Amino acid sequence: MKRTHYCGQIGSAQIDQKVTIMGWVQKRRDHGGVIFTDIRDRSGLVQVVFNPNLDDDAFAKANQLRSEFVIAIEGIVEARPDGNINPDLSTGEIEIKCVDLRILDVAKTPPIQVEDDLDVGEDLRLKYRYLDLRRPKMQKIMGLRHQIMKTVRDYLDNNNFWEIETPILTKSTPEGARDYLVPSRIKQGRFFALPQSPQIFKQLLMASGMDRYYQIARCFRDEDLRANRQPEFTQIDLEMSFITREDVLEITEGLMRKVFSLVDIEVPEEIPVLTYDEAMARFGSDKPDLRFAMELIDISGLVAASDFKIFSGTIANGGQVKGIKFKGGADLSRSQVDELEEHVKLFKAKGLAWMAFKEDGLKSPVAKFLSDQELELIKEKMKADTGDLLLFVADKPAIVAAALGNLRLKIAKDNNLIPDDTYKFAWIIDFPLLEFDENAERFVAKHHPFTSPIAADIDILDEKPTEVRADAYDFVLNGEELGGGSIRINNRQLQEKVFDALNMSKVEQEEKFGFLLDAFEYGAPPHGGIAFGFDRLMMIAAGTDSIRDVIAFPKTQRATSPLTDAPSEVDPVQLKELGININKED
RNA sequence: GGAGGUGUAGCGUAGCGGUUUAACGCGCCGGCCUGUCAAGCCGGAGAUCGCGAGUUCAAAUCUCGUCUCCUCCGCCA
Repeated sequence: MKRTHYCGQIGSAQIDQKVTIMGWVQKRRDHGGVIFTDIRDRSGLVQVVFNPNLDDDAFAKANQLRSEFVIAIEGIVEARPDGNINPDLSTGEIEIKCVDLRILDVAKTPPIQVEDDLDVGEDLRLKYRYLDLRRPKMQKIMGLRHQIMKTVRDYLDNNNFWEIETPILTKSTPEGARDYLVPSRIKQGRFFALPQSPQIFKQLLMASGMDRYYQIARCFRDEDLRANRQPEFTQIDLEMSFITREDVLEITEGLMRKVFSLVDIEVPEEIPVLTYDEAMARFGSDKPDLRFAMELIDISGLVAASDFKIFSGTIANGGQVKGIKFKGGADLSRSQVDELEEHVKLFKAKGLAWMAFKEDGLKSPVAKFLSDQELELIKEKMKADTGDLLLFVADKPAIVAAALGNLRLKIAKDNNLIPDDTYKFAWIIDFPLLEFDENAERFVAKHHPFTSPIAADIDILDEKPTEVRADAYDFVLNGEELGGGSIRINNRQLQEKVFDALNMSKVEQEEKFGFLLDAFEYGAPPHGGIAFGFDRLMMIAAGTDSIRDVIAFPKTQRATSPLTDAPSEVDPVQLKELGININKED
């Protein structure tokens, strides 16, 4: 028996034809004298009818059929009798009268039913992922994932990019995320690291004259998981020689246009470009969600001389006071406002000052500390009307941004202020090159240590390191960072200078990155690139809020696989070969 | 590392100190049924209430601990 059609492809065009389909039993409806079954494959469902008039054997066998049996059906396509057309099914105009049934494999009753809109715990879905993936919804996502991947490849191929693989077993480097390590058997006591990204290799490929490279690359970071973060994830990674930032942005926008057109999302001709400083000032985030306004307003100038010490004192100590306006939020209950205050405290804010402009006047626990004039100026600056609620945080700029930026998102989500089916793209540029890490007590690279400073800022690298801007750019959609990249350093002197600024010793520079520094001495072209979080792209394309929905075999929040039970203990012989002893804590 | 939520038949839930013999829906098993597609009707099986301590005459229900899964903070160049 050889399959002639996919289930979902059969329609009126095949009427009277003999077809052979293969797939899974979705459902059996036994009417005693006639049995209906829905057969499912990747393409959809089709109804098969078993009738003793047609074939006694097949009819008898059909009694044994159960959900998820794998079967082959040979039959004649017929139009359904009048009144029996099912408009909900793409194949609903026809049915297949079975003349031969073969059971290819039987199935136990599945622990989770294979159907969309089944509310089932995610741990079970992951344990029986092969059943979960049979659901049409999941099949659609995996098909879309393939389509997008193919689109990416086609687009980059058309733009002269070569797909080149880079090592999975590579070298642990400082900076960045925690590495996944792989012990070496040949060199005991030494370890490979799985790549956090192909960053250094793609730069070496530029030094190798490959001109344009891309890879749909698996990356590994041993950090805690989130709804949009997996320890093992996929990037669209690309790099170009002899280009400037504008070239990378242009190529990227073209790529995004192709990809999003697959899901009918329009990428505008002009994508807004915000500097990092502007994004932080207006939205309190370097990945602002531009689908709604509620921008942060700086009222520091209005309250610097105020008698309200929480405001004026903070400003005197180099801090600031900013606020957001929750339109129509004045009638929030006290406990609802308390909840908002709890939220900003998550981001280290000490408190949340508020002013509610109610019908019967201003209500605010801080009003009594402010003069009438100050209150009036604040109201004016914030453009507050009756019914509005103003919320203020006074603190260091970084805390104000984090607190209000996240409060803004929470209010918008909780109150449905974010329009559906709206896609707001943005480029964020001019990131700081360095930021001070309080724990490490040194500067760390905001992007990565191979990012080039903007040419004009190179001179101040020594005196004012925090003011140096990086020639880096992030691609943001709906408050999600989809991709980021930069123009890279391509000469040894500047690269060493940046390593120096990161407090990396010459010895360490040589040990960890000597091969890259060497490469820069043999003629490396100016180059730059970008990497996209493919899974996050998929989340948006598939309209899901969990990264696990777009990965065939994802891991749980504890970075384990319920399906395979990885990570698992290994045979002591394996450990011995690797020269590894396990210290079991108590 | 921290905060919050969660766990009761195969699945989703209800019950939240004692009239419960732990209920309901889906699924499963058997019977009837020749036009169903959320098939229908009749009957049935299936649960040491995550695990471990404790309080109590009595614990699915209260307390503590622990584990799982989820969300978030830290972390993620």
